[in-house]
Amino acid sequence: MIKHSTNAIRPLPDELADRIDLAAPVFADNGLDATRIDDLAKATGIPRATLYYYFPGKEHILAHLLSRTLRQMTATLSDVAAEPGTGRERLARLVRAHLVFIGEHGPTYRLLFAELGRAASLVDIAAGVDLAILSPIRQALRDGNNDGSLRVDDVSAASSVVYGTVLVTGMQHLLLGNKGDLGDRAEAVSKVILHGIGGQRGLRQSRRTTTGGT
Amino acid sequence: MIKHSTNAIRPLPDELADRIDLAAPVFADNGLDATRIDDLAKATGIPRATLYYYFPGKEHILAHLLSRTLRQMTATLSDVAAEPGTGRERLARLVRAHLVFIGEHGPTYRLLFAELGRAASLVDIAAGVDLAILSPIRQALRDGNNDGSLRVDDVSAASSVVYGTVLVTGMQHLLLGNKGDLGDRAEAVSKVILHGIGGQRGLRQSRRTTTGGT
DNA sequence: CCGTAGCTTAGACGTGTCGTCCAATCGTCA
DNA sequence: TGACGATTGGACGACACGTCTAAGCTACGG
Repeated sequence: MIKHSTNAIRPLPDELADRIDLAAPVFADNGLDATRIDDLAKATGIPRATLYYYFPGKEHILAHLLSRTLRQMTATLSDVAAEPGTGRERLARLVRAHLVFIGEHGPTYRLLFAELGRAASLVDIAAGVDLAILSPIRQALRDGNNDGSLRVDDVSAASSVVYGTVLVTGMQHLLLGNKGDLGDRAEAVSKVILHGIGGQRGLRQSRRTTTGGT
Repeated sequence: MIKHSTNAIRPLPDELADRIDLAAPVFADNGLDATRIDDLAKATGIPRATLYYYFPGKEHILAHLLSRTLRQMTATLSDVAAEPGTGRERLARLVRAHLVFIGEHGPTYRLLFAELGRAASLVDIAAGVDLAILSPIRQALRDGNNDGSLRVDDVSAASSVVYGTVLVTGMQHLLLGNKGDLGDRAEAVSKVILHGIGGQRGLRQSRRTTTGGT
């Protein structure tokens, strides 16, 4: 229970810190469990014994990589959130920046969620996700509510909507072969989030109640 | 490539089909890889050799369980989607039913997404997720657009919003200890989805541009 | 009533990977 | 030069997987 938030068991020399990044694509290709320590050694050029000298196990290596990515994301998003503008504008920028980030860090991002909650060493990362993603969203929502550019009754519900939308949009982009521009996608979903999809409430012409579809 | 969609290598006798369900909590507690075949044998009362007689490996057992859950979800949601009403009403019901389902099948549902895309035998399940979840949503959106109860310009974007919202809301419920009623949650997020969060567009009093947060 | 065929199961086995350990080497600094 | 830590190859034991064999059981047809 004395564990540091670090994943390395010792301070990692700079030269190794660079090399270890080469492990990312290996994890991304195979997932945590299908990745062999020897594969990591081969990919990074760091001998197996040295890897064990610095990390307790492969999942800690993954944790090291993921927390790096997460830190980048935190920085990127909080920068974007800090730019001036109405809450509405900043929210839109957040959505876009987040999607762009997913596009750029696709494999790692997918890994982040695929392995989250699995490896014990990733628990602190889960907390980081909330901090990196949800907290700037909530802030933008609150600010937008204050400056009148947004109307948010339930911040918690609204942030779920925003985050869920981005997550699913990003995942679809990753899984269904990157067709289409994520920037355009950001426009489209932002529009939906802002305007909603409600039409005339009572109007029911009941012209179509069919449920077909394959 | 002759594979059936079934995961069992032979038709599973009824008595075993019942017992095998006892494996679900074991998977749910430990995840796919941390689950030992011997644990499954102990939990289900089915000897290891018999398990291997019917399944090629543990991931196929998991696939069997998950596809069962997925079938239930498909049935539940398509039933809900088939009930009469405007598209808007049916969409709201879908959101609610989906969240309730998550609440009831929490661990299995989480497992569904945690292991999806990892085990090779789960690929057909991934396809099933799309069919079970997104397709009724899209249908409701289209119907709502036709009967005037919804206004959906971009069905694809809107369905991402709806699904993402439900997913994240459900996951938060699962992870952050089930506080609050999922039915209430469904109300809240549905409202956001329908009405959007847009306020007055131009209005910027710039009273708060702060980015605080801890 | 018997024999065959398929189901069931205990246990032994070979394989692969993990994480540990040790001993030899190297570099740096006092 | 001596000491100490970093580095690394290689051997090792442990463990879980999935395979296989052989013995027992059941059921059904002849």
